[in-house]
Amino acid sequence: MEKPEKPHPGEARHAAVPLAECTLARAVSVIGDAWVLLILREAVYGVGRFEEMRDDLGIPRAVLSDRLRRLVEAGLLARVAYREPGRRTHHAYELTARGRALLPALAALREWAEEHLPGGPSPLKLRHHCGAQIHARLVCDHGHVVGPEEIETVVERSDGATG
Amino acid sequence: MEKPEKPHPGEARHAAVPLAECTLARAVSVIGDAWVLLILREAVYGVGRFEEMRDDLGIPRAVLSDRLRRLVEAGLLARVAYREPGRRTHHAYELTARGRALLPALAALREWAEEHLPGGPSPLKLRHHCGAQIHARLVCDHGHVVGPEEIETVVERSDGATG
DNA sequence: CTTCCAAAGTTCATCCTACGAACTCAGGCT
DNA sequence: AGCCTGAGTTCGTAGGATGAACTTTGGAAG
Repeated sequence: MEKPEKPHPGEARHAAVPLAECTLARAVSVIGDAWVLLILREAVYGVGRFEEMRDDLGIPRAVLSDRLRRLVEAGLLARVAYREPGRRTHHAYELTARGRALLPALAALREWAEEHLPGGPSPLKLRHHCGAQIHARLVCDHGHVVGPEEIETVVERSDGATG
Repeated sequence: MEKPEKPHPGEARHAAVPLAECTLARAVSVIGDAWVLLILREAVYGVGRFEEMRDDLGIPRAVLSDRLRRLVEAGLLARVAYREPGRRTHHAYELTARGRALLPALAALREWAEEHLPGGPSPLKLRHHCGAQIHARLVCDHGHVVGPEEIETVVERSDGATG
């Protein structure tokens, strides 16, 4: 393995991790759906009511119902009952800790779109409690922010070699 | 703004940003598809050839063909010709800078699945050139790593109020 | 030069899911 | 009791996914 740097285009840099062992594939099985991501967007906004999500997204009722059920089953959303005085009991879908833990991924997607897709910036910002703006970044164990070009993927094989 | 902290469940924290202006929605229009994310996984691995992707993912040819075309049109992948000695010309799909810029989002999804979904850790790691491991994190403008709980979403309205 | 082969698609019939409209159901108000 | 509204379910239809079979292309082998 003298020069693994520039393999032929199309030549894999290392053996593929089978889908069953791939964490990204597991994530995709939950969030690999356009509506799911948009529903999570609503939940991040604090929009938790069925009809309100429907109004915002224009999603068919049956699909929204199905996705909400899946997201509750997967533990990303919780269906909570509440009641405003003088109104009937309602249910709302709220992010659980597991769902909220997706914020870094959603933030990274937002930033990617803002920088790399046509269209203006979003009026929505993520803000820390201290007032500072938040960004999704890759950081190395030494605490440095690194760019996507400075990174390589390695498979840690059981025999200790690094592929 | 005395106590915006705990609105009723289901009461939106601020007006929804219309989908047309939402950067996440724009991202979703490109990557809001399970196969697309898995294809990008392959590309990150360096797997760029049609049949190899097909073998890894078990994706139908027609779908793979369609998604690759879209990803090339969207500028995330480039179709490059190459040739190994003694073999015919081939084409491979390689990440462009725009595609590679999705690494933070993909890394964040991986880490989320690793921490919050059942199943073991992935053998795949992201490594900096210096050898240190890479993580996707939210950082504030002051350089601190912050958790998802410490964050709120704000809409910067044109009149300067912060919703 | 002809034949053979493999990679990378395309085409096709079938199936599943998304879609939008209409319908249902329940709780609380009047 | 009757009505209203939010939150679904049901339904027929249309569009996209699927897997198998077919086509194309460029080079290698004979």
